[in-house]
Amino acid sequence: MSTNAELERIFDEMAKVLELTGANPFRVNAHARVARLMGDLTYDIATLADDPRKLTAIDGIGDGTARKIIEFVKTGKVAEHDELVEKVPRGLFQVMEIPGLGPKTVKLLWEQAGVTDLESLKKALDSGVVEKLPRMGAKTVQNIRDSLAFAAKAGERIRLGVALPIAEAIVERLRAVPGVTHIQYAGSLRRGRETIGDIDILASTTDENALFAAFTAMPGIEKVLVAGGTKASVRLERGVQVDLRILPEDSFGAALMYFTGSKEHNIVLRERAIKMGYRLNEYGLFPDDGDAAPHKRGVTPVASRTEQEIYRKLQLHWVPPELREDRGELDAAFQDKPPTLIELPDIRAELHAHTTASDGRLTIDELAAEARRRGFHTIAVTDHSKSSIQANGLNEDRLRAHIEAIREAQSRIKGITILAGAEVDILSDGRLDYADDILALLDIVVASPHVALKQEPGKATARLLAAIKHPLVHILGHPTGRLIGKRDGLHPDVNALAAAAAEHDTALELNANSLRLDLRDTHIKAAVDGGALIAIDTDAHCAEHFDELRYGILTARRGWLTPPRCINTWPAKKLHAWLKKKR
DNA sequence: GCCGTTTTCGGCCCGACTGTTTTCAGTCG
Ligand SMILES: Nc1nc2c(ncn2[C@H]2C[C@H](O)[C@@H](COP(=O)(O)OP(=O)(O)OP(=O)(O)O)O2)c(=O)[nH]1
Ligand SMILES: [Mg+2]
Ligand SMILES: [Mg+2]
Ligand SMILES: [Zn+2]
Repeated sequence: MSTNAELERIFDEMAKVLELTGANPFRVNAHARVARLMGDLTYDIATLADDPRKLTAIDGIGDGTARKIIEFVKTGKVAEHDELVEKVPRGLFQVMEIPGLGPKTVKLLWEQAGVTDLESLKKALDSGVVEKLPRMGAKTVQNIRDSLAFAAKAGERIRLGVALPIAEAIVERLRAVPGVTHIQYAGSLRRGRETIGDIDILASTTDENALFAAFTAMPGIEKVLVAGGTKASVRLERGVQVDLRILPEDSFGAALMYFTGSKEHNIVLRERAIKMGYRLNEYGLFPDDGDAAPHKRGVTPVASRTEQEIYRKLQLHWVPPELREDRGELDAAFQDKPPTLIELPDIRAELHAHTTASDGRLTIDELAAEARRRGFHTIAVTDHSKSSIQANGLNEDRLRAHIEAIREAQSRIKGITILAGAEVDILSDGRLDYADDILALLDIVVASPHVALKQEPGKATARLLAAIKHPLVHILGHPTGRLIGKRDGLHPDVNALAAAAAEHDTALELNANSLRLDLRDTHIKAAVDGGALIAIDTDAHCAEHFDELRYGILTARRGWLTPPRCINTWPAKKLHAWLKKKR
């Protein structure tokens, strides 16, 4: 495991133990924030450990954390972490995952009912000791029982590509309910995160009862979890939670801001509001009169209808939802000159696609027709190379014939440029799967790792750098090789890859397939900052795969990508000239 | 534990829902 990943785990565990032992919540949060930070880094934190000032320059890292990071880099452990984890049975971490059980209740169960893990919790519930505890009653016990059965699935996140179609179907269904004036999905889905914890839907309506009734009566609902005056939550049979929040139409902008989040972005905005003499909540931006819940006291908001108005009153530019992560979007980095982020219609070319020659389902003709139908000026045929045996990769003879077939197809098909290319394997030592004389025959070369995806970070970086520096390679395909929720993939130093890619004019791929999204959002940001070009490709193996482009665009926007830095947005002439430079 | 164009100490977002409570703690979004 990498230093960053180890430190992420260490600080996460410290946060959990502190929470369970009743520490100051802000101290708990500070640790959780460090853990999140470590997970987001695109370089090895150890490279900063020679000087504490380099560490404390990072927002959220103070003297104490800097000391712990340096200690870890030197000794491989953090003494305070070791002491803390001794204090609490590890099984309690799982108990904490149960919906409805927070630190206070778990502490109580542990200290007064001897609960140390899920097993002992079950026993304590059965024996009746839990019900005798303070603030515990029959209903609470039954709720814990229900949630316990669901404990394993509670923390799971679903892929964007799975969640988005479900959300769109629910929104369309509820839009038809009489009285509904506004309805849209919000939360991590609107922000385009690669995985989604639940589906959040915001609506305004003239008939709340009708909407709640329709919501809780949808087919496929396993359980209604919450049902109040302004919000309801259900769990679908497939384990996904859906939250519906209803707010007045007058408040829709404030409501959308609140429900889109992220939580961290919301908190920074609310702190800013306080400093400016306001109070921000989901009903609007109010003048601060020192009391809570201004919306209930008839206070008139200074802004509430649209997101734009609220950001403006806070003296901020409107922030695209994908950027609302407290990753600099409220700082000068964004606010001084808001970049125009890439959009779906900007994409004019698909530069990574497979045909029946390897493991695709479309012929060359069908692939070209599909790309043309989508309005692209260029499609690259990039079938697998010889080492990818399971994918029916092409040996040199088959590749030569394939190139001929592509040229022949181009002679018949008008309205789109068909490039003869390959997705060549990057072997574990960084060499490519075809010799240079073969690669030189191709209009475009995508080089991708497919095997040895558990290599240690140093080796992985060297391997990918070799491909980036190869004079015949145009694009580094799905650089980490991860499959979301299934395979971790490589952990290269992405900052180093970006620097080399910029120097050698090689594009880094953002593979848009929702299982991959590789490079991921934080990597794209690092690549953009490092001056590298990005290629957004669907890696299409069939016609439907072209539809995954939207997930690539969302991820690209989360990485602050602008059209000029994405080669798929370029006009044909510019793109083709760029490809020819390496021939 | 972190942080600072009014601060190096004293804040740190704000509201809805539930169950158990007779006035609100705990959890969640
Ligand atoms: N102000 C504030 N807003 C919050 C808080 N927690 C959640 N929200 C808002 C912002 C979130 O994006 C939105 C939906 O909450 P979720 O728990 O579903 O989070 P989100 O969708 O961002 O991520 P997820 O993928 O569901 O884990 O509600 C909070 O503690 N304070
Ligand atoms: Mg959510
Ligand atoms: Mg939610
Ligand atoms: Zn491919």
